[in-house]
Amino acid sequence: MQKRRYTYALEQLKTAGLRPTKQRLALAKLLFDSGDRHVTAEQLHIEADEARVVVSLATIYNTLHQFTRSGLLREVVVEQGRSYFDTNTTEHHHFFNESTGELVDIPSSPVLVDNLPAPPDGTRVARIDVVVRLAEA
Amino acid sequence: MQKRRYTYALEQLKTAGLRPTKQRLALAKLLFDSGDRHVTAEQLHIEADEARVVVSLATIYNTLHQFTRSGLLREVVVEQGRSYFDTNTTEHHHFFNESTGELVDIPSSPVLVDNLPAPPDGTRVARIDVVVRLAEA
DNA sequence: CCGCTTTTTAGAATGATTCTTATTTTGGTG
DNA sequence: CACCAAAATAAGAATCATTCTAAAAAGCGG
Repeated sequence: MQKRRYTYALEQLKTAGLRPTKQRLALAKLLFDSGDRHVTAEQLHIEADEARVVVSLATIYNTLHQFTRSGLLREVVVEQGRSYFDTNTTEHHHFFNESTGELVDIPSSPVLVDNLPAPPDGTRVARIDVVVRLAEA
Repeated sequence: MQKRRYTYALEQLKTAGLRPTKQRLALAKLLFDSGDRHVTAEQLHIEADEARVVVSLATIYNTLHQFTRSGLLREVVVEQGRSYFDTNTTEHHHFFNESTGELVDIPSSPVLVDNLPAPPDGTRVARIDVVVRLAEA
């Protein structure tokens, strides 16, 4: 099943006009072969190292942004300073634990956001982000 | 009316144990004397300059954080890189125009967020942030 | 006005991210 | 396979917002 996502990523790369290079494949594997994940560039860089994959930080950033543009990833900003990249690109929201920095998906289905006013003229709603910030009980 | 908010800020400063110094008063005036606002540190620094108030950037940051801790401001993170500080500390949500970087309040009343799953054990909900991201129509 | 604590400040330091430029890969083509 | 042009990668410099440091200035009770 994981295999399927990885294969899908490869297809996406192709349709996005991105060559399936060594580092893009390695990063796609790390990102998509183990369920839904939320990683920072720095974290992914470390993981790549551990997996004996040689990739520069610059390439990590390039790749994360290319994947995001191609719809393979979603960028989530919840903290000043760093970005998380979410492998779950379906509509859903997040729990963010402010003490640990942990970010967890909330499946969209149960959550209901309603009665939003219409977007200002000249604009359309691109996305709705709901972040439930958690503190120690 | 605006006056009231400013006076309120002064009181808050006192109860927060913050001395009403020249720069804190000047910044409070800029922040609270003209309705609901969303400013970045850099913007506020420029405004202070224009108002002939001498304040260092370091003090702007210190003050914004102190005000936030005292509940006079609310920090909003919608973009990687910079933070906005919102003078509206009541429960409400935001429109964020991704092309212009403009952040606008959505009064909370009409918006309904419902059916959220319970927060994980050991945590409690500190706040719910809803950001409606806008793109060109 | 004294002395002590809190603030402010200038500038250095940090940390994540982006940019620049040279080098390496990739994917055709002959 | 050899060669080329285009695309990708990498190393390090550069940037930008923010934070830190240490030293000078301001506020405040007595």
